[in-house]
Amino acid sequence: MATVELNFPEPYNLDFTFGCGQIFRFQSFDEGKSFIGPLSDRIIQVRQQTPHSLIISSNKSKNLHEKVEKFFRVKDDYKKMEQAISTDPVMKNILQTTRGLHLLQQDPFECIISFILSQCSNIPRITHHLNQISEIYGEKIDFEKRSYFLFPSRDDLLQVSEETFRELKLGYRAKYIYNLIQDYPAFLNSNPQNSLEFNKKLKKIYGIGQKVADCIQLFAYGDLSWFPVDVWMRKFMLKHYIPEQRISNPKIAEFGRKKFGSWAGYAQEMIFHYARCYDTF
DNA sequence: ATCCAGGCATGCA
DNA sequence: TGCATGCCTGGA
Repeated sequence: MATVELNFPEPYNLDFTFGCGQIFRFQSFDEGKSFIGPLSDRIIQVRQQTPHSLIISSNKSKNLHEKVEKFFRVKDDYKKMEQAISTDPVMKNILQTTRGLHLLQQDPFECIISFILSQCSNIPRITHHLNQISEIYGEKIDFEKRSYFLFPSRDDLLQVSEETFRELKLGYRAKYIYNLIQDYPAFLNSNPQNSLEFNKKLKKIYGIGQKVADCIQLFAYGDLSWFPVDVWMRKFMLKHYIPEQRISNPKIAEFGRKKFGSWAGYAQEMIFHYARCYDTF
């Protein structure tokens, strides 16, 4: 059992961070004051200590500080980000409403699978699918009086057939997952050097299109310049920023990337959370 | 009971 | 390059 304290100059909101749809397998305790879930090779618990600090504990102490610093993106200059994307009254209002929402940098393998599963689905169902895969093929960890399951590695899933994935009710996504595990591209194990090239390579993977590629690059590889556009984002952007109602989603994504630049990912996640939970369409 | 999702691949203009 | 259609499953 090990513990790490993380301090932020800006306020941190755990509920927004874990509830905004970027991550699926963390469970909420004490009315959102604490969350427990997997971080690659271990289970962590995160608790809000003060508005500006988190306490993280884990069943595994090795490299814990390093791991959680990366996961919680403590090096992001939040104030600078707020200034950069606070470009108009609409965004100023969103920044205020979602203040304390932070991006996370997730384990790539679980994150890639998560967003392939996300197509034509919803958060409870995605969570259910991921938990099923973890419970069957992942390592069980007893932590804080309960059992949790790590997400299996690629090796753990190498023998699983497409048919077996279908039996888990992944539907047509089963063939995408199966294909990815059988033929796992080496570039996924490295960090993106060229942002656009990396995005192109992601989209070449069977079952990964623009939206899923953008989510993966943003949430798993920490490339904050991406602006994933789904139906929620589309509705919001058409309502507040873009008069042309026939514009394609990739064009809206391009618009967001230009407008918000290197902090587009934060803008996207804040808009997304706001659109789902606060906007009246 | 149909219908259609937080998307993608495919086929056709 | 752009648009229509089918895809698994399951909730409305």
